[in-house]
Amino acid sequence: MTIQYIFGNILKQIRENRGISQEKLAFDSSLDRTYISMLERGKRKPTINTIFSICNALHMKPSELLQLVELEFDNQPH
Amino acid sequence: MTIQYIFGNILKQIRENRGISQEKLAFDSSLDRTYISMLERGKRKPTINTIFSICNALHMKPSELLQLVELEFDNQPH
DNA sequence: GTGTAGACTGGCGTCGACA
DNA sequence: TTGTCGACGCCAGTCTACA
Repeated sequence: MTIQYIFGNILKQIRENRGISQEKLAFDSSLDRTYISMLERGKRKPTINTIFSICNALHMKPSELLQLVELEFDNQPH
Repeated sequence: MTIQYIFGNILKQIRENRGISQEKLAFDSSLDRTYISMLERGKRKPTINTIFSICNALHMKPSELLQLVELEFDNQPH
């Protein structure tokens, strides 16, 4: 269970809760749709700038998003 | 005033408050010393994994670090 | 202890296309 | 609407070395 996998799951969850498409999220965050797809499937590790862009598009704070990630990450068996 | 520049300043601040060297931080976070140097000077944008590694070495939560960054970022004139 | 330089590998992030 | 593929440019991150 890697960090980017957890990040992707949470991102997908939040996006679907917002009821918006990958396409719209990509447009609002000035990123590529295929890249959003890869992120949600844990295939890519976003940089801090990418995290800020996505959070800006989702109207949430980067710290809030990372808190969700770290909560699930610390909850992993290891 | 870019995100990575603010991130670097805060990282340097925290590290110096801890009283540890770039060398020790690099070792504890399994990163290269020259890369820590570049990060602190805003020359590089860390990935989410790198952020987690550094925060782990600093005994702080990634969300806490990002909160400091976003507070200063939102405080910028634009 | 830190900044910087150069060279390098791998991966971030883009783009067009098709199922 | 999303996943994936291939190709691509550029930068994340490493390493050696020197001031």
